[in-house]
Amino acid sequence: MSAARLACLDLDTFFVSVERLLDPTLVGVPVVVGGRKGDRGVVTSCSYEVRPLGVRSGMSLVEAARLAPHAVFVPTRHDTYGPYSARVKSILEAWCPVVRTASIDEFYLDFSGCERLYGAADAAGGDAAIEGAVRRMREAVQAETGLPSSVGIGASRAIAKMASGRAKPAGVLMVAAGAERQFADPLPVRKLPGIGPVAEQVLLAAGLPTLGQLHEVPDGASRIAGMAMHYREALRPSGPLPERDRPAFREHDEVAEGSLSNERTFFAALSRPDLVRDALRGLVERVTWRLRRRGGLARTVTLKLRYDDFTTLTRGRSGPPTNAEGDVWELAQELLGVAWARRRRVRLLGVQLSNLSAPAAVAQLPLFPAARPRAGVAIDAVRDRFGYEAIRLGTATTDRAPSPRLASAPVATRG
DNA sequence: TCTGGGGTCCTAGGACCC
DNA sequence: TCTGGGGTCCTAGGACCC
Repeated sequence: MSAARLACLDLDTFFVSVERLLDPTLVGVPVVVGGRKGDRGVVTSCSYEVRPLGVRSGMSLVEAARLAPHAVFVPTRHDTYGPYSARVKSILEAWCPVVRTASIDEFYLDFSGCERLYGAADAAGGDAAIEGAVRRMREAVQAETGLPSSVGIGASRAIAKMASGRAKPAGVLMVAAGAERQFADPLPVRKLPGIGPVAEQVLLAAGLPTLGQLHEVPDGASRIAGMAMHYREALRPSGPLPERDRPAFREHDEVAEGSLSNERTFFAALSRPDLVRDALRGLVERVTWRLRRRGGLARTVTLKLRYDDFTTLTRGRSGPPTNAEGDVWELAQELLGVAWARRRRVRLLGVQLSNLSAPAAVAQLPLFPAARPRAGVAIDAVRDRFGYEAIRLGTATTDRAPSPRLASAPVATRG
């Protein structure tokens, strides 16, 4: 029998917690992170004070302001939170030999083999030893960073994840090996990782609102049978955690896998071709800079286009591996020509780079920085030190909510 | 007074090759 | 002048997660 040795640590209302560290006047008051009142956008994090009112992450700011008019609304500062997350990870690594970043506010830990380290005289005492260690670890994170978190412990990743949700706020919950069904069967199907809004609707329509009811679904090839199998799999002990982290903090790594993308929703949908081109140019500039920073090459460029009516399409093309802005720009322009039905107003533009590889693997091909203009090298260097926004190029116009101070400057400015 | 931005993974059809 | 089967790559779309 496999014991409950996987833990999932989830930082409680992470963005709100960091904003409160930076601005203590936010402590104890209802907070919504995502933007100012009236901005186009969604809630990325909200404090516990506004949850009873129905505010949830993902909902539009307009809706959130209607539900919680008294809350303080603050913009999301994406560049701000990463270092706090990295600090948490380094603390966790002092407690557990295997720590994986799942997202900016979520980590998986494997305590297998740590029972004696944490004082268990024999295997039977292992559960209590691990649970005690996890409680002390959670408190250490809070004491050293000021960030509250919750931890679930189980034999599978899915159980640990669901348990961390049940442990909130600032708690620890262990689901002992063998007690998985007792814990999970009564939960709504939506609580199972992998069941999203679409699958939930399918299950509700079939009269299956809770996970336990999935045990009654006969095997087969149907969609619902697939979900039932997914649940049974989630109840079984997980193997070792995957080797690699999720991309949350891969910015400086030599690792080149997965994909990179940047996209922008415009405050007012664009119809003028020159503005669409300028916006695309800005996205190409940003995403290729990130790629070079990561030290990778991309073979595939995909353009994403969303029209005013929210219909969305993607058009991609593959070529030789590159990280040069000019190459990607050429492809992106071609794709725009293919994809964009002129006269339709563009709500969102995105550029994704995928089929990534490390430069070493294609050493015979043109590499940066030799293949790039010297000015580009200098710009990269400044941005590497001070951040992307440290330099604004003339063509990469911004289109934020009207705000005089955000007007794009043709000259370099410190962000 | 709708619906952000960054990702991962899966599926399905067609091209192409043997 | 009718028509196999398997494998892999490319592309487009969609579900899902935070």
